[in-house]
Amino acid sequence: MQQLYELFLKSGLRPFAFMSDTLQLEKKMTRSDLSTLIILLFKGDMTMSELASMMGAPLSTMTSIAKRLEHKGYIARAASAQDQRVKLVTLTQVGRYLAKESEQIMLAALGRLEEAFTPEEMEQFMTLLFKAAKVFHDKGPIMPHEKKTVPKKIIIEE
Amino acid sequence: MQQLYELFLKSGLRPFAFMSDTLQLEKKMTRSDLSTLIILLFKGDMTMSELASMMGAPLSTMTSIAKRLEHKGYIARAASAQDQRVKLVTLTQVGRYLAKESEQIMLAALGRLEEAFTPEEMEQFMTLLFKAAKVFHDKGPIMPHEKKTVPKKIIIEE
DNA sequence: TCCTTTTAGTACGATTTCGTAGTATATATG
DNA sequence: CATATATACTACGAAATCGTACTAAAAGGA
Repeated sequence: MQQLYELFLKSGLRPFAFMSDTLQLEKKMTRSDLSTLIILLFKGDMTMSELASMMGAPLSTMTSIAKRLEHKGYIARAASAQDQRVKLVTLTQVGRYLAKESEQIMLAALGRLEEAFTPEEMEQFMTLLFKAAKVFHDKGPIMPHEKKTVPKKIIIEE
Repeated sequence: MQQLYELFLKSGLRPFAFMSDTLQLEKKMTRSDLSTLIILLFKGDMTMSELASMMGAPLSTMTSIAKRLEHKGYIARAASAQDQRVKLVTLTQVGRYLAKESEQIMLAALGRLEEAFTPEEMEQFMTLLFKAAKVFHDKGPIMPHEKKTVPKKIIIEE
């Protein structure tokens, strides 16, 4: 359990570092910029708010990122027809190409998992991971003194 | 598999957001500052380099963070006796108190998992998670075109 | 319709992060 | 033992992030 906590700490702070090493250095982009492109590739066109929420960043930060990317010609922004306030963000050709390049790296990362895990393990892992994600997502912000789990004694583990 | 990729994207960018909501807002700290305190609480005194590595941040960033925290009186830094170049970073009383407060939140987060999972699931999950972490950690930077897994068909292992 | 409120996004200044250059101590090499 | 190289960290300026104030379009309400 200590270990899980440590893993939490260690890998939680600046994830996606592995992508930086490979692609970011060549093309001079921040992780945020890159992530934005990848999200757009994966999810298709999105509004600024949707992007911000997906990135977990404030909208004002998203504005900065989008401005950079637009300036570099990786994305385009156009006001929605239905609602003039919302801006639809779209990948340009160049942007799409870059995103696909980066996607390779992410897929390679997932590929490693598939290589290391048996299919059964993989399935187990994904199931549990989603269950975990759901727990955190659904139950909202975490408060300091949530009631402690009733100690389960009988189990003879590890 | 798509789902895993999406989870990767969504939760990967700014983790620990759940802590911000609770503690950061009260005490006016960045996530980095808070993480640093928690790491020190968990691992004990550390050098600047060790901290930086644990945080996944460049040493220069670590210097900034440490300067802030020192100024606020949460940590103290002293040159090591053996090597005058290395600075040993230590939590002050106040720093330790803050870190412990935050630790409660992390533990509450883990508690949720224990609540949602059966003990068997928990054990499985941890095992797989560490295996996954190990894969990424041990094999170094990920290259775009790693050779695809040979489909493992026959193996019926563990 | 006119006015209020809400929603989507931008502007901007303050703070944080980060790459690079610099400093000082330790270690290696001749 | 002198000097070159490596290591641990800091300084500093440039870039990124973020909170708050602001603008403009949409939605509600009288």
